[in-house]
Amino acid sequence: MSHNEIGFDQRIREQGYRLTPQRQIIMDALCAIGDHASVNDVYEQVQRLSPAIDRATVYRTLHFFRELQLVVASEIDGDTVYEVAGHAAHHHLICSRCGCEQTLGERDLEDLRRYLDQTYGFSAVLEHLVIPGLCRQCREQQDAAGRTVPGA
Amino acid sequence: MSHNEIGFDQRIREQGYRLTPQRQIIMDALCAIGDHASVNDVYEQVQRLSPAIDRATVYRTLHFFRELQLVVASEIDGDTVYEVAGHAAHHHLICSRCGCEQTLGERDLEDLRRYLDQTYGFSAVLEHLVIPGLCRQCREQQDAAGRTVPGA
DNA sequence: GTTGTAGTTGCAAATATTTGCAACAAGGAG
DNA sequence: CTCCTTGTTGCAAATATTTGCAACTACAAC
Repeated sequence: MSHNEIGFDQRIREQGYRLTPQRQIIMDALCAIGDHASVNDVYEQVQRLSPAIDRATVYRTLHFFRELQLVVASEIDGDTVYEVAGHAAHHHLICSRCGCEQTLGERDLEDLRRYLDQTYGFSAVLEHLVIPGLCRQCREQQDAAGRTVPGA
Repeated sequence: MSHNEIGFDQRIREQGYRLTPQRQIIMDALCAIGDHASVNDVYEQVQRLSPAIDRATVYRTLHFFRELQLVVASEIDGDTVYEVAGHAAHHHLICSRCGCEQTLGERDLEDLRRYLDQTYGFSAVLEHLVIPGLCRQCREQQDAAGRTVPGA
């Protein structure tokens, strides 16, 4: 269980919260899904193991995990997705045109972090940024289209 | 009306959509609020002028504006806020501890944009980034607390 | 192992957001 | 100015998300 490695159990108890079966199951579900998971993805996965768990509990638990920074949440194209934190922090470039996704490492934003620190004294927490834009391919296609229709 | 300056009317018609009183009123409301507005802020402002406009219309219109890039939406602390685009693109540093907010200009992210372009061929659209972290003040306080309680 | 306290959960009711659809109306054509 | 076509709207019903609360249970203390 990948989440045990990062001391998920402890971090909950350390703060005076409780480790419940529901929380374990929901964390398992997140790990099983591995990648970006919607609330519904999580709920469905959870249902397989324990059909008694309510949707409300999934929502509450996800918020709870987020608060404890055990998971990160992001908006991708208007939908909220969750992902286990502790996996090395990473970021995404998402193409607004074709929807393709590229993953960035922590290092790619190191300069920005340093800049914000030096300039504003702000200690940025860059956990899981989602940056929209155009991928190389789509950009080329768009440029090409521009050339074909040179009007205006 | 600030939004006429940027040709809000035209940009809607250009794409084959229609300029309706509802859309004008909702855009007015956004301008009147000026800063980050929640769906509910907009709805309330709209109600004053035109009580017949339905909540559903506000939701739909906001999504519509977003699609046309007439407004930008962001998540701040779990809530979605809208803002008229065209105001120069800008970004926010938000302190997770005290909630204070600092505004960045476009230039602050120019390096990042260039980096993503050169390294990944990705043309980032950095319209309205929200970066969480700790502001200078809160960071100092936290550091101070750390010194006072040096245990473990 | 038993007990007590306080964090948690399931359920159901409240809110928030989206969607289907028939009536309506913006704006081009005649 | 009138008539169409088709995008839009209001309404109500469907979904999604949050919240109040009584019952439940993790886990620390004994």
